[in-house]
Amino acid sequence: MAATLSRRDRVRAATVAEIKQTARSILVTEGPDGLSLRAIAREMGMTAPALYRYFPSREDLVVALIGDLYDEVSDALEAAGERAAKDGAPGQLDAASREFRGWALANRREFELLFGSPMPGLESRDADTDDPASQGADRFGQIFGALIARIYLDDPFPIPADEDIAPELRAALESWSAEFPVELPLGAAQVFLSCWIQLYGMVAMEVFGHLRFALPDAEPLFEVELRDLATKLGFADRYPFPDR
Amino acid sequence: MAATLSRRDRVRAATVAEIKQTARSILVTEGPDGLSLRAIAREMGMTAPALYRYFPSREDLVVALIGDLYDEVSDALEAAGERAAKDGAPGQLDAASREFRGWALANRREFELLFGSPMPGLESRDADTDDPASQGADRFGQIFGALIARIYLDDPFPIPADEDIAPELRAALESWSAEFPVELPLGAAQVFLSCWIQLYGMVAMEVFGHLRFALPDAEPLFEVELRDLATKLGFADRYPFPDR
DNA sequence: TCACTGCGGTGAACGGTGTTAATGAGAAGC
DNA sequence: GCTTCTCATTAACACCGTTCACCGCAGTGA
Repeated sequence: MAATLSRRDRVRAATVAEIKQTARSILVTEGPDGLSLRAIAREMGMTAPALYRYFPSREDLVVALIGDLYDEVSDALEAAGERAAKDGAPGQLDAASREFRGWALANRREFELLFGSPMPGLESRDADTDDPASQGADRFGQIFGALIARIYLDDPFPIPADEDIAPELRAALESWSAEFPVELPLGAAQVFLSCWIQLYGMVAMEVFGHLRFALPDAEPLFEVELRDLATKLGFADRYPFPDR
Repeated sequence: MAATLSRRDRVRAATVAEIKQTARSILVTEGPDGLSLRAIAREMGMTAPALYRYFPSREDLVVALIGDLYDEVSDALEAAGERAAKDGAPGQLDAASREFRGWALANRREFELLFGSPMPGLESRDADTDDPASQGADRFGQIFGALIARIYLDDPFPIPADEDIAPELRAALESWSAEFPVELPLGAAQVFLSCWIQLYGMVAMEVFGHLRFALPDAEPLFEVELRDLATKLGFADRYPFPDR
């Protein structure tokens, strides 16, 4: 695939990669606000307008960077899942959840970009399913989705019956779960969302410092939340996984 | 109290109030990035440097605004609690939780400012317990804290025993709960944090648009989470409260 | 009434930002 | 060899936070 690219396209792709890489290094050192085109260009020995040959605007550059970051965290989650394959899907979800927190804490700025309040102008992008950020978000979501689906299919956890789900929620879950690669009860989709909310809430609060008022270190509380997730998903009896 | 202020001090206070009010109106129309000193001054028919007579920097202005917003949402939560007084503490927590989501959705930008990724430069402010933002955050936290404390004292919900709490978490909970106005078991403090994480996660995901990938409207899922909270806090049998 | 003090305001300026336009050096293609 | 297109530059516009010198004017004491 790379061989089909002309020489020009290759050096261009390399430049694009270098821009995003430089952007990221500035993101981590200076924060999202210091992520300016001029700073990127300066670091690369260029001038700012040159970057417009590669990205139509700063916003598009950020979107591309977000896409890369989703891929990175997705890779990390999948790798963590692989390493825990011997513990089955529950162990893999546990490992992926820990990896998620670990990645978020090791890459706070990046986490902000992906999961914090959306940057100005990026809020209405969700409709464009073809931009790299949305694609990355999809892939990311499907990792947790696939794990929870496998957990349910291997060993069903308690879920609400379809008729116990509020009609509007049921309708929304129906149209959403229609995109799933495997068929899953609506209740399982609802439990999936609840679990994701809990995991997100825990990690986001810790990363954003909104937990410091109570806990200097949120790690042990994260363990509590993980156990609660295991309970919701019906594998608390096999918990915790020994070799960790 | 206002009478003790000199004329000068009164007009000065009025100007400060107008500045913050103008800042807020710009925040909601332009977003956090458009909240510039020059825009505020322009809107007020002044020039930007004049604002430095009232705030030493843009950052301090934002901190003051955050303090006001915490007070506003705290007032709203307390009012909602008052209105639900007849349902007891559980009903008040339910009402306050709904009010929290309602306020967040009606004031998205403000919610971002208070509960999103901290603005650049505001991250290390937490140590200053005397700045208006930290004071506001304290008051806000104590509203939910007091409600859950009353729920527990009136009708204890299941909590982990002290010896079942991980030592590091136990130590952190001990030093934190030492600040509480009432004495509470450590397990209750832990459950409080879990509940707050869940509520925060739900509302933050909805406000930040991180739930749109699955649900066009997150309200029915919020109801599910509220019911789950009621279960955790042991009043699911009295749920939902009829007249709402 | 007078001068004085200090608060609240202005305009200019510095260095920073995203973005556009005009321009030029150099490689690619015919 | 000539054209065309890519990549980069410089200059410029409009905005930003912030600092500085300046100034009018209300309030104060002699």
